[in-house]
Amino acid sequence: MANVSGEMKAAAASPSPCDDCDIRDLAICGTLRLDEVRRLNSIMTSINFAAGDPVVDEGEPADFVYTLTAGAVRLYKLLADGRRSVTGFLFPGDFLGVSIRGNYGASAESITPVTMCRFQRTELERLMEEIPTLERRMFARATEELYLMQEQIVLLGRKSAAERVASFLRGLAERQEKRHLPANPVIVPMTRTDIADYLGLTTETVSRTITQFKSKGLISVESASRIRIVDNDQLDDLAEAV
Amino acid sequence: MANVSGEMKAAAASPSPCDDCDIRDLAICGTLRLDEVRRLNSIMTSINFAAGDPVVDEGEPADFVYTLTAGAVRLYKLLADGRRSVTGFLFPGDFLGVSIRGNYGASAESITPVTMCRFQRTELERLMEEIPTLERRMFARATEELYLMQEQIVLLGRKSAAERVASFLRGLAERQEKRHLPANPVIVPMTRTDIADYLGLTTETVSRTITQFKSKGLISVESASRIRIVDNDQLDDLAEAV
DNA sequence: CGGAGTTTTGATTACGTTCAAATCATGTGG
DNA sequence: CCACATGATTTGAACGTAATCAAAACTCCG
Repeated sequence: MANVSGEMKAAAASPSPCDDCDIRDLAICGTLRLDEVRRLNSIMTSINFAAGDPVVDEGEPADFVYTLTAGAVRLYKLLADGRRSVTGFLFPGDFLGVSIRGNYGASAESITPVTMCRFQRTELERLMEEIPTLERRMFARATEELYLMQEQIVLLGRKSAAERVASFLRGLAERQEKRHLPANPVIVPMTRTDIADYLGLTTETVSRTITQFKSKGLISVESASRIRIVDNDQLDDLAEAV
Repeated sequence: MANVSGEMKAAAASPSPCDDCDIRDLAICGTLRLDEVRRLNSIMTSINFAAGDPVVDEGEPADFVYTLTAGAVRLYKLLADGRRSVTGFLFPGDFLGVSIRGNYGASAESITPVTMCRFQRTELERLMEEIPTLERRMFARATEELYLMQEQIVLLGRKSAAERVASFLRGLAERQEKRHLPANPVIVPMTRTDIADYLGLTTETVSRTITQFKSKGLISVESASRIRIVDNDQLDDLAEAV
């Protein structure tokens, strides 16, 4: 269950309701002035989720914007008959709920225990009007997201199962490096079914492909959630990096 | 070949270099003041393309931002071995080249004869800083685009061939209505191969699926590029509208 | 008309899915 | 601390959807 810490502290006299997350780590804060960071901080609230908790539901009014500070989250959409499409995974530093449309575009669930910082949308928007740098950074984030989605469209539209899994592993490694973590081993917090729903495949095909990579010596599977990339070049070739 | 009309007129004394396109039709101009519209107009240039012309190349420096005023454009990305993924189609009112990243994320080619308005990116960005409403509208556009891309990810990841083609036809009809045109017949300016590369299928499968819809009485094919939706409800069911 | 490109149709193949079951982790209670 | 239960992962066999290969029919311009 979600445990909201900030709201209680806000009721107390604390001027800074978000102690659990260091705001200076957030990607949006890059070039903000100290007073601007303080104002952003003042509208933040920290929330914890246990593994598997729902965070937001597709279609609900998007009253809050979140940034992930610890853990991993899956985004997904469901078809009427229950088929699921995982549209993305969030790691620390990523945003959730940024859109001008009034409703969340996808549901979100925690994969691991998760800590997030939450902003009331209306307050964040007011702050964005006052701090143009902030708005520009959010815009930059949105276009970065557009780029990644285009890559995913190419993957889903034209890549083979092996190419999809290779691209996926390479992508996880890249994101680890961006977060200043070692690229190896790749930490895979999501299930094979999550991966399958993300890559447009079945659990079985994902599993078989990973086994195949293992026997070809491209990777070594230390555990289901720890995969070491052994032959980076060959994996990159498979991923069809353009 | 691209025919640039505005630049020549700019050399002449004309204060408004973009005569071919009425700027008030552009989606971004909704709530701008008259003087703001004038300033936007002053940095615009009109360009014409013949059918099949390249407009921008993936990876090139994104020096210009375009809006389409007449015709249709396809966006695509290529894999190293030549496989193509069409990431979207543009119709009048749509933008091309909006991103903070320095380079175009996809190539663009005209499908029909096309008229576009072109902005120097640096000038548009300067104007965006001066006119916050403009920036907010561009941001809204970007988030709208994100929503559509998520829909496409669901389509490519989890829908059958028939569902994809049904969704595609429904989408074209919707966009016609948004442009205040009749929803029927659906005008299909792109080739079957374009559609296939957009839906992650082959030309043959697209063609067979359309034939199948025709024989089921869902549509009637007036010509390859004019399709009338006969049984809207059944087509919507197939499209798995959520 | 003529002819190139596009679309449609047909036959076969292949990749990934589906259905089924065994094995492996993970965490819980005795 | 181990036995057990539950869910995740892996492996196996058969199947089906869409791809591939091939060719005919149709469009649409010149």
